[in-house]
Amino acid sequence: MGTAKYSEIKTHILTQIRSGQWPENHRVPSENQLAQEFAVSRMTARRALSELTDAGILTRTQGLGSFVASFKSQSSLLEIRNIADEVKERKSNYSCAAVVLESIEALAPIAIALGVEPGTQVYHTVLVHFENDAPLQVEERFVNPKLVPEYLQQDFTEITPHEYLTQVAPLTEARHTVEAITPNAQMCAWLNLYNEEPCLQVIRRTWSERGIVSFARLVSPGSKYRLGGHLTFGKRG
Amino acid sequence: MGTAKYSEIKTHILTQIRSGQWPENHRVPSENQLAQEFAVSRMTARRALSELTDAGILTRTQGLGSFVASFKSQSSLLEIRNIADEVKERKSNYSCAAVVLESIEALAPIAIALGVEPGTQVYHTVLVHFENDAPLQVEERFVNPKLVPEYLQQDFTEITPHEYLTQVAPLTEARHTVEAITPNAQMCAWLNLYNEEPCLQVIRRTWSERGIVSFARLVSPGSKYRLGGHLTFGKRG
DNA sequence: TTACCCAGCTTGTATATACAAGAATAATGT
DNA sequence: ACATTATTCTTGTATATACAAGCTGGGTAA
Repeated sequence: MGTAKYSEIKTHILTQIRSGQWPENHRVPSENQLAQEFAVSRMTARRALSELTDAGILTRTQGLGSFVASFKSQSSLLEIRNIADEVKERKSNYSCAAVVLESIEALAPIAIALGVEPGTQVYHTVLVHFENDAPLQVEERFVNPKLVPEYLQQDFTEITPHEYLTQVAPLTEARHTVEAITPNAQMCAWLNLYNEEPCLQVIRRTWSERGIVSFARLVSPGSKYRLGGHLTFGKRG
Repeated sequence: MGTAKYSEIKTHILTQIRSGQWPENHRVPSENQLAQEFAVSRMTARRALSELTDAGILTRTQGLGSFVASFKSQSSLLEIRNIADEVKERKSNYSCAAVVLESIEALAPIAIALGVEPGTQVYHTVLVHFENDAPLQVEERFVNPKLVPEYLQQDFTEITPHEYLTQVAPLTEARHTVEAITPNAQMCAWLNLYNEEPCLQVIRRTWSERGIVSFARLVSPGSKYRLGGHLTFGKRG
């Protein structure tokens, strides 16, 4: 925690964003406004905004102003992109089916992963994502109802759970692991797999300001899906 | 390519690093030196150094100076860490065996991946990484001999291929894909797998200033290995 | 009404200056 | 010889100023 002035301005802005007070595309005070508000020079206020922009948290355009960056671009930092976007990018036909929408008692492993008491009610959804009517990924998700009470009421054919969750409870932290698994019978049925084919499984936990939001499990057939990554040295964006 | 002064200083520094002239931990001219050399103010030179530092390319310490960051920290950006380090971090016993060290004629798919003519000689190595004497990962790698002529002479029980390659030909770009596969017989033998177990496969191509350096294939049993990722929102380092 | 220009906001670049703080070396005193 | 101090170089923070460039909205002229 820097006691430097520019650093305090940064944490102030971050606090507003993380608490949800400043949503996506919300306008951030201008350099001059911040300079007045915090009684610093414009260059100092500018530094705070610039560093947040470099970190991908704000977007600024000359002549217009500074705005909170969309979390969509943030999620690309997760290296695990929105599957709906990926499919649409390939110009394929995307569709989605919700096969489970329920509230259940959390068993021990789920309760631990969500940081709640075992036996508490948690939301449980299973979605199947299709590319050209062929199942591409199963998304099983457990959500903490205290943080996102209206989760089950959403229409997930319109908005993906990840999109909805980042809007309602801006994420501050995410952990994910990738592994290769053998799918069980239920999973094979959902994915239309007849012979046991290795699957790629991504497990992701996301935190918001108020706690663990959700615990997700994304399973895709190894023959149909792969994660991609790209890095250029010394360039950003 | 910005024509801005600070941007030109940045590209100048990046050019030195990418060409290999300024290796790891090499000292970068100080703010005042750069200011003189490029006939700009110290603040402008400072901006170039600061932005490169934020991007993880330089490290600076007050009172000491600015230095080229180690590529080890860069490779963490790849989200795929050095397996030797991972094992050692778990306080396990790490060992490595080279089962193939040869120069072969590149077949079409390999030649294309390496950007050379089919039929050219390319280096081919297969290493097996062990954790507590149990095979953890097979690393198959094809290397362009024109860029790294002394590749086969290295002792890969001492230095990993990735470490050696980044030293000899600093990487400017990397692409990798992750997928779940069923290992073939040869792979099962190397990994000591009796029943066909799903494996996690990472394919990575790395570029340097002068072209495609290597094409690597990292295969691990799904039950023993997983990739991990971590993201905090609004913090760096 | 429509098209145009301009004033006023925004961010972007660049400079000169000042002082603080960390790290290494040189000079000094015991 | 050793420990301490002082100097000097480095990066870090902060300010005031200037001009450039992009966007918006309002006013003016056709």
